[in-house]
Amino acid sequence: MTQTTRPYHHGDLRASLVDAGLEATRIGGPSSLVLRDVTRRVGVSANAAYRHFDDREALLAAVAVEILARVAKGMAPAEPVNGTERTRALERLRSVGLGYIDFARREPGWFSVVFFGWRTGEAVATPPPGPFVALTDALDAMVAAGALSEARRDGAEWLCWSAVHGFAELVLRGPLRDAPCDMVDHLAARTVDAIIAGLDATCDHRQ
Amino acid sequence: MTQTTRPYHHGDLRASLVDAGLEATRIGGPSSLVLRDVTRRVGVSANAAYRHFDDREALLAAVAVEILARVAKGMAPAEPVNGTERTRALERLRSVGLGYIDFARREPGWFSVVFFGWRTGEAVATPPPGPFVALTDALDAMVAAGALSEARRDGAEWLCWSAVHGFAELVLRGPLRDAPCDMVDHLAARTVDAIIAGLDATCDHRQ
DNA sequence: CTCCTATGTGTACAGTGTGAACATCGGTTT
DNA sequence: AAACCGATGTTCACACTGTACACATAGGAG
Repeated sequence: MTQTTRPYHHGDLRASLVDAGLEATRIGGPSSLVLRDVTRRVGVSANAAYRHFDDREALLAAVAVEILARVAKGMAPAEPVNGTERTRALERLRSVGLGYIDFARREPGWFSVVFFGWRTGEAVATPPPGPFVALTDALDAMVAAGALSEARRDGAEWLCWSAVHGFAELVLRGPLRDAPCDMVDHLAARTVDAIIAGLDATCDHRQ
Repeated sequence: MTQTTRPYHHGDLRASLVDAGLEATRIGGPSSLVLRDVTRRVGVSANAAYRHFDDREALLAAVAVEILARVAKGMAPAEPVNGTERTRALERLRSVGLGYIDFARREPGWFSVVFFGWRTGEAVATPPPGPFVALTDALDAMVAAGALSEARRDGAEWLCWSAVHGFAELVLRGPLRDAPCDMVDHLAARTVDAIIAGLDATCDHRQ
């Protein structure tokens, strides 16, 4: 339902560009977002994108936002209600971490876009809202369930995030790139379990 | 600190190119290695590099190798001998992890080059030898000291590596990019402590 | 001295992001 | 109704990039 003597003004170009950007980056990641290609897919001239985005980077950022929205939408449910509150909180935190790794493995291109797609410049260093709030909520639930002390709660997001993100990076671009799938599954579970268990580590070092 | 400006006409170009590549990538990372610029610095024509490297990627890989050599050279000593064998092994593992993070923060460009400088996919998935053997050795020492069980030793490299690498990535390109330095210091220590403590986590999950 | 091979040069081409001037349209103002 | 104007899309242009190709040069082997 597109070309009947293409009208000079495309309907809603901005959204179409973001869509094309999603398609383009799905496999190749951020570097696969090339302006001339995206505009060509949409059927518009190369510079048309500049009416809606300052930069190639700006388009990339918009694509990242869209990806985050989809991720957040697709990771709501599947929380089993059996078990004590403590084990439920623990399982919830576990599934957040595994979900992060799963997403990275299932959509490597989009994962990369989300992580360093957002602009380094003036833009806030706000972390991706979707997964991040899921993590903080899960950690709060841990505290509420008595599975994590208040003292150890502070900053725990970063420890968890470091572990799962690093694992994802090792699998996507690092030395675990060609590791067999079951091995990766197993290591992912161990990584998540290890960092969760380590949250309670005594940390007196502090020089 | 090798040469300044010597007869380029017939020096060994390969080494000079790698040197220039080191200089170029030190700040900007892999994307700052641009062939025409590197060759210009050395004082040869743009295509001269193709007599020594197949690709831009090949030169980048050579630069990565050189960086690794330097890193490995600069991280030998500083192992205190006091304390029980167990605490010594623990402290050693700790310092390997903190060293990794320190290197990432001190030389962000080189860090990036090393990690995904070895791009090709056909190339061996051999992990960077320098830091990697330091890690495996430290873990072996943990087992020898009785601070880590044999069962948990297997694959422990990946858990440790995930945590420190992920943390480095969060600090370099992620949401911790603009975090104050002391906060990063503190979180780094906690991350390393947490993953080490978590190595002993019971991991019965395995679906 | 001649010739061969390794190394460096020049030219050229397809692509890239992006700036500036021009074209076209829908809605607002007369 | 016609005239206008700002938002949107096009065209042309430029400075870059990596890299393929044909040529030049030099240093050693015969």
